[in-house]
Amino acid sequence: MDRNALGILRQYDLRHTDTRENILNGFLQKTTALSHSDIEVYLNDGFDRVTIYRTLKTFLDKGIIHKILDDNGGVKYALCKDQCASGHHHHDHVHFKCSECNETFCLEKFLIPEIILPAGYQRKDINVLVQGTCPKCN
Amino acid sequence: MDRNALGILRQYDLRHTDTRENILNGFLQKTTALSHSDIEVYLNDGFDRVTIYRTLKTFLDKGIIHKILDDNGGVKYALCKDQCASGHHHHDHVHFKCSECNETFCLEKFLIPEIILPAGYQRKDINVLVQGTCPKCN
DNA sequence: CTAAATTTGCGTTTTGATTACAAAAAATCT
DNA sequence: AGATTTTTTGTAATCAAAACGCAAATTTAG
Repeated sequence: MDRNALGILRQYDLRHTDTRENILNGFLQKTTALSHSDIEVYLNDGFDRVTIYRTLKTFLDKGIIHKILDDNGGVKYALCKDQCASGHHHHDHVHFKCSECNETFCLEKFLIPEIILPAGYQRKDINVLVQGTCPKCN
Repeated sequence: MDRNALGILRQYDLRHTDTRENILNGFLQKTTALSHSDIEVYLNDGFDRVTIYRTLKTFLDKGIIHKILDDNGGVKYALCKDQCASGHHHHDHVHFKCSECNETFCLEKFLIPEIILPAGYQRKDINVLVQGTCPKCN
């Protein structure tokens, strides 16, 4: 099962629009996480900023993409695997940001080990960002 | 050894100014991580935004405080323990953000377990944010 | 093709962050 | 203490990022 933009839109019950198709194609092509401005660049100013905001929000809400924290007070996004749906995210994998090339990767195969919390703390979601240098940069 | 603002400033070789003393006292009093705007509120508009930015940057550089990532594309700050110094940070503990009260806590006693990375990835820093509900909110 | 619902684009506004520069304050020295 | 040097601060201006309302355009369904 390879994934394509139209299939994803249909799967998640979203209307088929140019913006959505293009942004999804961006995520499908790039192997790294994308920030809002990465997407703007990718789309070559063909679409409005606001539309991109709204599209990302829609994708987030539906569980098509997930947030990846950034160290300089920003957020990046990457596609979720199929187990994700609205509200139910299962992407407990490690994220890696290279401090040389500033790219962020989803290390899908590398799961977050169990993290023990003090009594009374209810875990809902977890985000792990490792920073360092990626294979290309060292 | 209890810590006070003046002692910290002396320890880190920083001049003693009103802004720094007040901001440090804020960190010492609050048990939660503070954002830039939290600090603005705490200081009751007594100091300029720009000064706060600069003070936080100074503290970060010296290793007095450390960054805590936030899920909505922001950053919060909290005091480092004594092992930290310029460049050498040792705060591999878990951070917890409550989705009810939106407070972020340093769980100093709860260390991040070892995280395995694919070959070629060099780890330098790590940040773990667990989200859920804190003891007060459930 | 038409109508209803959703999505998009634009203008406006708000907020956050950075810079340059002059004024003020802190530490040092006599 | 007073003067000097260095650091820090406040102001104003600039710039970018994000949010909102509304009208126009597009998609889907009938």
